[in-house]
Amino acid sequence: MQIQLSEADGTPYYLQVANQVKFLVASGRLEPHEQLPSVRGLAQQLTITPNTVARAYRELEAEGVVISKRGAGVFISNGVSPLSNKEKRRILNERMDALLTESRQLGVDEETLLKLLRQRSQKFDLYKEVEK
Amino acid sequence: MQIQLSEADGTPYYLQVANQVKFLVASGRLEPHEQLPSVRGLAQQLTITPNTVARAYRELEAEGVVISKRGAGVFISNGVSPLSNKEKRRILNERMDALLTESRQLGVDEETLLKLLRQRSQKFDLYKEVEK
Amino acid sequence: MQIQLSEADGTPYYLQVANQVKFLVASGRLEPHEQLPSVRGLAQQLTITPNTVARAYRELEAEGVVISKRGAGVFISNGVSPLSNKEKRRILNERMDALLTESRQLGVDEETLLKLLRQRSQKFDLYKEVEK
Amino acid sequence: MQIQLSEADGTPYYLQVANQVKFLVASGRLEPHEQLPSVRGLAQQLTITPNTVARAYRELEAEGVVISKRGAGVFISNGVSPLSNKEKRRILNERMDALLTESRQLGVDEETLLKLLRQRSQKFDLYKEVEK
DNA sequence: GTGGTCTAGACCACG
DNA sequence: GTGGTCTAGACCACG
Repeated sequence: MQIQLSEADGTPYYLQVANQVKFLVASGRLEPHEQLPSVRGLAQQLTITPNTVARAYRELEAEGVVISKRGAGVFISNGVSPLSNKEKRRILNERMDALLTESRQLGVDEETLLKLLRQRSQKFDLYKEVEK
Repeated sequence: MQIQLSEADGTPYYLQVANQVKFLVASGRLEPHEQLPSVRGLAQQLTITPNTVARAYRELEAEGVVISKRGAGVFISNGVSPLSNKEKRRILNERMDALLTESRQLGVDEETLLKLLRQRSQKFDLYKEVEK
Repeated sequence: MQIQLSEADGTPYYLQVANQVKFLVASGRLEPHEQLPSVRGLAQQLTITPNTVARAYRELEAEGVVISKRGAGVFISNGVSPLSNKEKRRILNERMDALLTESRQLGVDEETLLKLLRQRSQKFDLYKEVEK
Repeated sequence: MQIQLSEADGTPYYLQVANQVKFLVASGRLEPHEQLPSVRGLAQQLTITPNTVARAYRELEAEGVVISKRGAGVFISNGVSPLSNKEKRRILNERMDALLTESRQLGVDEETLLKLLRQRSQKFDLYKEVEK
């Protein structure tokens, strides 16, 4: 599993791992029922402590992204998000407001932002194609 | 000034204040040269310590959103970001990735997302119109 | 780490610390990836409160001089300034005007000043060589 | 007398006034024995309170730049700096270190810095010529 | 053990 | 009256 840790950005390692797993699921590189690397294996690969990986997996399980089967391993769960539509909209609105606020603050106008977003979105898809 | 603090929300108070001020500026409800509430005043209103408000204002000043005049108060600046284009792009990419990841995970496709974002962007300016 | 605090000097402690760290970095005595003393350790050494050291480190992080890893410590970064060229020029002009004003007032002509500056600049790197 | 106040830069008004008077003296636009505008006059011109101008003049007198003659006004003093050579060198070294540190931090190499400084220095002279 | 946040409260600098 | 700095000390987050 391809995970890149960045020391620079403020997010803690366990969140970086969790986020990137979510990212991989979202872009189709990890599919339902697929098994994740073991806690120890991933820890060794990333040269961080197993505690940190375990915490990331715990986080993911709490969000319903993975299912941990005792003695068997950790697996991507079915793509069914357990969130209500209202909750989904709330989350998206929050992110969109953050993005819009940031972009105005940085002096980037709406059209440019949408263009950038479209490009960025295509990069996401490219990863997916390349992998297959 | 309308600021809502949430204890549950993981983000620290000083960032909640800073983020909400940035939102108010981006949406046009706070305009250049406008004076913010005094450190002590806002602290009392939010029932937090003046130190925390001061830190939020300091944060905003570092980002070029406000300028603080000792003895006079804190004011919205004309807001040209002091960051390099590279840094701006880095920040925007971060936010865009977060949005794209979340939206895919929530089952919202790209076209829908762009449409939602366009709508949300127009609402930003509506606030401004309505208040006048 | 050698840091000298002066009570007389008008500049606040947190800036004195930040400035001296920047000097140590610029003169090559602190190198990228090197770890700084812990917040508590340096605070004890300087007999000031940890809060003040933390503020100095925060300041340095905002300027891109160090990066702080929670739970691990604070480290010298590879140091690319996140500021725009315009902002860089503004800062340098400010410093240059201060230097030019002072030097004229002290009766030092331009050529002498440039010579002194060239010498001083070479001393900067000497520190580095000597220590190795 | 031409004085520009900037709200943006952190320096307090009284220091901006004092510094710019020093600047004017250093560049030859104000000459020994010349009379400065009255406290009230300058305050009105700059739309700040007379208190602030008075404080700037007090500062300048303490530094030996001006002499206040009771009932007559405030005058530029003879260019004789009351500082010892050692003290002069200390001040210049401090400024030069600050400039060198800042410029390295911003990724500007020595040759570029010296070139910029030479340019900046010529601008100083231009002001002087134009005025005469 | 490392840094991050927040409080309560004092004192200073500026206008 | 405005913001800025600092202390002493508590509690939390991360690894």
